[in-house]
Amino acid sequence: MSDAFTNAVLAWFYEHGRHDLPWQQNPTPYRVWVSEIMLQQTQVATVIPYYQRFMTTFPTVEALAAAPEEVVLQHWAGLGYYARARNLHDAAQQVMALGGEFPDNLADLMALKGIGRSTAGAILSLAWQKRGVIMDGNVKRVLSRHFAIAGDSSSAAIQAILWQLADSHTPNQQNRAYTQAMMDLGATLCTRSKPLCLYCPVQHTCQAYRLGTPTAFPQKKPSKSIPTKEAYFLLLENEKGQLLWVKRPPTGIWGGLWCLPELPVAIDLAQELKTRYGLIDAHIEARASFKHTFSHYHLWLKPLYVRGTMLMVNDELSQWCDKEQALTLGLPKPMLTLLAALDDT
DNA sequence: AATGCGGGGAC
DNA sequence: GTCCCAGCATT
Repeated sequence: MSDAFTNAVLAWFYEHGRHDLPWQQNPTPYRVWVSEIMLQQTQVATVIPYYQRFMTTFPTVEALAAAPEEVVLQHWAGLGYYARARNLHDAAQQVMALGGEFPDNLADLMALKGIGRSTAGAILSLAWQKRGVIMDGNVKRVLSRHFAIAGDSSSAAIQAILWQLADSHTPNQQNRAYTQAMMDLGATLCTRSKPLCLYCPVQHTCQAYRLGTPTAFPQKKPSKSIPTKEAYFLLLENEKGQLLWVKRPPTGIWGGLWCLPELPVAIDLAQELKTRYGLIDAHIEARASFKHTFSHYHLWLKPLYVRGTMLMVNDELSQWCDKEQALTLGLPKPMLTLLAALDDT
């Protein structure tokens, strides 16, 4: 392999790449795998504390597979994209069913839940030190700039071109170094804004640099505006001062997490509280609404402080908790804001 | 091809 | 406010 681009990227990496990230120490397939899942759509600095806690509690794939999903989700609380945690837990059990040994080929890795083409390539490369090809946000940005790839980078056609470019420049030797190098290049020099082209090892062949518009790539199609929704969230208090918490269904927003009961706004509130909770003598106070933004919609959360006599019985999907207990459930961020609304007048 | 799925960092 | 982050699953 005498690829000038590849050689320049590799030479730069040994001098200027990142070599001290937590998952780079003792890079077993398990440790690399957990890191890759956490790092999907999540920045390195955000992941590190979660990764440390997670690996302390679940040091092996056996430990992860044997843990209750509940506990796994608690360790993920606040990180977002909770399907990643459920898939990770499922996949750990898949691996145990394979005898506890991780697959070392692309197809079998991709058969594990939550592992797609890029994550499989990363594990092959970083953990197994085999030839693996990745296509994350960093690689997409570096390649689309260096080769001035025009067109919506999320479209199938452009993705195919980028994968082809990635594959053709990925070396057989020093593959792990190259994989890490491309991510480091994208994260530290070829950044989304204000790229540091003067320090770039492939500036002299970069077509976007030559055009004078490096940040014009990758191109994306204009984003459409996202909708706004609203919902009630119940601070439903019993005579002991405890709040009712419900476990959300596995799919959808905050899947599998404990949250306050959510009610649509387009209902007869008193009637709904009576039929759902057997609530009589209801006393309802609206607290200040606040907005939370997801990747695909805005949500106005409307807290309702509700007291009264409740006749309903608990099931496994609901429980009463005092504030201390609630904080141990592993709550998504907006639930913490809702709790604070309890203290308002 | 389009959509669902969090939360936060950088600007 | 906008954009994007070591993407993947589902439809």
